Amino acid sequence: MYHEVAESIIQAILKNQYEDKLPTEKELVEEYGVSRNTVRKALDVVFAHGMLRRVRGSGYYVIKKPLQSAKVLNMSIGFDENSMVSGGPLKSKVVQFDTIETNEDLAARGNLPLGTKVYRVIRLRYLEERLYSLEESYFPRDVVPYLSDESVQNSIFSFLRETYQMTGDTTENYVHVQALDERYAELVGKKEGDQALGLDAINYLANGTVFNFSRTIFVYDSFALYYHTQNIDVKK
Amino acid sequence: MYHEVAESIIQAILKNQYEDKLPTEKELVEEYGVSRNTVRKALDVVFAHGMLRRVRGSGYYVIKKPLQSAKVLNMSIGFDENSMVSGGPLKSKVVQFDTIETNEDLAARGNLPLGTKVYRVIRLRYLEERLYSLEESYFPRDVVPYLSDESVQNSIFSFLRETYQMTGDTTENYVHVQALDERYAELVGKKEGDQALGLDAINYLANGTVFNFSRTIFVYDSFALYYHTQNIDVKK
DNA sequence: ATTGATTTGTTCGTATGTATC
DNA sequence: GGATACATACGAACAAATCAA
Repeated sequence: MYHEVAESIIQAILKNQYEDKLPTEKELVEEYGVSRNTVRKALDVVFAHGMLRRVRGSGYYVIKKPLQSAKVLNMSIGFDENSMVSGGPLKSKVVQFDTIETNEDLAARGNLPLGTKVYRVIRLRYLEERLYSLEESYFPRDVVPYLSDESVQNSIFSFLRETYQMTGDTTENYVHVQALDERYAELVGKKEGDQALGLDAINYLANGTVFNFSRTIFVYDSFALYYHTQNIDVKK
Repeated sequence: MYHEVAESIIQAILKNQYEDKLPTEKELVEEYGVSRNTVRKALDVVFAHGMLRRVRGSGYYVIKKPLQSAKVLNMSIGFDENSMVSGGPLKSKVVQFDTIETNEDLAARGNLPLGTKVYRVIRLRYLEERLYSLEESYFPRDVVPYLSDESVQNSIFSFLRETYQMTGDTTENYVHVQALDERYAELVGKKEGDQALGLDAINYLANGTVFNFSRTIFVYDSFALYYHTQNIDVKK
């Protein structure tokens, strides 16, 4: 239930229904008809999305900054939600779609055994007709038995959710600077050896199995990944 | 109290006291003599550090991966804790230490008004005698009235904590690819125009004021920032 | 394959502490 | 100092997934 409350609060924030300050916990308790614990759990979620500042004795305040630009991708929210970038959904142009076995590099990147059979999907992704990223993603075939052509053209994650009730639980993300090889440079219209922001992600189901891993190369100039951390102060 | 429990569990994990699986919540309740809710809150913290996988009906499992390498910086833990990179504390060589007023660029990067007086500290940072990063950090003087020469040589955050009881609460992080200008290229021994991984961070106190912002340029080859996200599934 | 025990997930109520206003 | 608002902690109950007999 706290999920629904969290989603509702997030939507309210996105619609600018709160100027700057959220209602108090007490008011939210009344509005949603749940206990204070549940409201707080929901606010934890919103907070983790990097959308709130919480001040003891005062209240909750909206952080507006990182949401405005197509050039900033908020990584504090789930991978799935990021398929909706601000500015609309991404369109895909499939470059490659086949099945291969993991070599050493892919096995390491996917935290999988060597020689695992995986779907490979390479796509150029566009935001408002403009090239946004080059995405190379893999799905172990013993976990994902089938991917339709149609899903690969659109949202693979939606397909997995609707077909297999398969939803990601946790993601490990590695951000690095990626030098483009000849093939990728040509695909994104840059020179071989040029460097871009790269994001390697491993997606796990709730039971801990890998159902997807990917490498995304962002080609926008002055593009940034945003995330929000809380400094949990452990020391006395 | 859940902070102490969390810290204790984290230390136990780092010392490899659990093979792969943590004790059950019930056992932790007995071990620490606190309620189950408190144990769960502590486990939330450890989980947010990217150190755990949790499986309903089964238990908590240790994620070992991202911790081993000096080439991976775990951003899921607080900024402060990251001053202790695996491999030991960073040593600093101060390049510049003065007071300036924010220009347009700095004001934006620090989420501050134009013309704010700030301490500026530029340092080369070394891990085991090897250049690790170039860090450019700023402290608004109306928030941080004084920084000692000595603290700038060592840990500024420790100085602020001990002198002013000033501890960071939340951090906004922006990761991007940074082209090196002539000065910085020379400092880190690369060519002008070379690109590196850049991290812009804004640190807030609990009451929401900015006490620090910084830009860190990482110069290790194949260096990566790691972070861990939970895909909170909001849709039905 | 079913059942029952174990283990984590969610929700509620209540009480007390601490920072802000 | 008093009222307000968020932070922490305990106890209890039931749900849902897993695991083992």
